[in-house]
Amino acid sequence: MLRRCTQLRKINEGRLVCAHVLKSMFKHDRLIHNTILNMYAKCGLMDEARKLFDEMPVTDMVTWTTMITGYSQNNQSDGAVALFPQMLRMGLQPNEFTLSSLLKALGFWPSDKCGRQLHAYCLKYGYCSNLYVGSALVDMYTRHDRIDEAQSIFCLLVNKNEVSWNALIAGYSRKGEGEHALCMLQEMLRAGFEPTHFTYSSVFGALSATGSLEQGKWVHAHMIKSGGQLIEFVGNALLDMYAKSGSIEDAEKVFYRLLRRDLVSWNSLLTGYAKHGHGRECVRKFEEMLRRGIQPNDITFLCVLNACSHAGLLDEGQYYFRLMKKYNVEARVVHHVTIVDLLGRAGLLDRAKKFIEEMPIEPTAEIWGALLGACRMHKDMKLGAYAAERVFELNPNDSGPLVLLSNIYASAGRWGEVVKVRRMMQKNGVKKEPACSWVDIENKVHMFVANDDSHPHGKEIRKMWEEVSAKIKEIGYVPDTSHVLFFADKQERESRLQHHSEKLALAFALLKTPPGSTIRIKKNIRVCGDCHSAFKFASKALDREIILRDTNRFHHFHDGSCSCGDYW
DNA sequence: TTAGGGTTAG
Repeated sequence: MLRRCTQLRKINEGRLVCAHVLKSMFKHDRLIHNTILNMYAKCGLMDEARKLFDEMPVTDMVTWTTMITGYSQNNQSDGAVALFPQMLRMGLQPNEFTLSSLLKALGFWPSDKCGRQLHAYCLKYGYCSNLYVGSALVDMYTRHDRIDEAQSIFCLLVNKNEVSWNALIAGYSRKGEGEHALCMLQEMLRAGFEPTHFTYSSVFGALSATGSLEQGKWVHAHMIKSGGQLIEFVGNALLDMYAKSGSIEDAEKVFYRLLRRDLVSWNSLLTGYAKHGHGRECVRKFEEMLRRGIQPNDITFLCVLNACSHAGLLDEGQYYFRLMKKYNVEARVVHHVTIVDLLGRAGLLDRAKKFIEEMPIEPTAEIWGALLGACRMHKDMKLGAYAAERVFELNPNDSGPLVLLSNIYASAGRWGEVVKVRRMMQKNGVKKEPACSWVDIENKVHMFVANDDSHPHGKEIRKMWEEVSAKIKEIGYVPDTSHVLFFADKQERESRLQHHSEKLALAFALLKTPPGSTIRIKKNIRVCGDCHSAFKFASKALDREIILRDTNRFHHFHDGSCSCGDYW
């Protein structure tokens, strides 16, 4: 009966059985005690499990293993790790159950030192070939960012199953390595294993990081063919993959086809709308969610506030920020950052500063960074310099504020100040992250770096961009050289501007794709104002839809305008 | 009587 209650997580009935048993002739039975411990652990009641454990007159290896497993499954790694040496001191030998549970806990440990020690123990006592221990080792190493070690343990596993494959694929997914995750899925299929919901949610998660729409569609089609159902975990990952790969339409379709919708489903859709600049749709959907009685969490509010900020919905954003209290959701630093962003983008820089000064939490580098970004947008040098100083005080290693500050000076043509900031960056060893763009052509990813002359098709690409540039200048494009960072004359600044990575990627895509097809480009940093303007004109002059994903959001360029309404 | 793998925000 206790086992039945444990399986069904029926804790109230379990407690009744417990009370009865502990008054009966079995009250000193160790086996019964172990079963009760397991029931408490599975129901998440580790305090009660611990109380019983401390009161038990006699314990055995299973008792300790059950406690370690309980702590591990309830995300209480310290509890699991503390028990292990005590268990050894008692002279109890751990078995494969103990080791796999402890390894799971060690995946969440601050360093990999204990994990490596336990790995050595497993080797010494011959447990590494055990399926459970081996899979747990793979998982532990991937969580400590040691995917090579995980891969070699996985390769040495003679008997593999779906779980061992999933542990490795999830590892690649957490690292954002979509290509590797996909390769492993293909290998898994070749080896004759059937992917599970765990596999699909990991792979979709990995592909959402790389934004590979075609590959994502292939995996989705495979899942449908093999009869996979759209239950929450996998459906939410699929929805998110479509939203992050640039197809909000497919994300919506998945949302409506989900068998059940939980909070993550709603949050993922809202995030998708926010990233694609569908601010009003995001707000409408959020209102629908509230009408349906679904309790929002901090992530929901963050999505909605972001959407309001990006869509310029000033009043709505402030209203929803106040609404958080009504729903008992605490406003964290990130929510405050969004409000600074909201006010700042709307040009209310003084109000944004006042908001920072009056907010109940201590301002962080991110808060001042949001104000600095707004100052960049509205070319407010004085407040921008003040915000940049605050960011730099709080986070001297971040190159972001100095880059933004030098941009502010560059926009105003204050080249002397630009040089000073750049010297400061050199002095502090701060480097700007190099800008890269990627474009998928026929399932192959092509990367472009700003001002890079080494591409094999470099000449053709530049020639193509010159043609595009001439066409868009005819219909009104004027290069905005304020986005060039360094000291140079006008002609050189204009020439540098023409070699931004996203422009090179667009030129290459124009060379390699049929007329009229949609072009999808990804960028590792925020798109610059000049490229944004050039892409708008290009979408009209060339009659092409261009979808650009940058670090913050998607830009859909069509017929001379962008989905962000120039407000990003 | 005891075990290993998955989704959303910044």
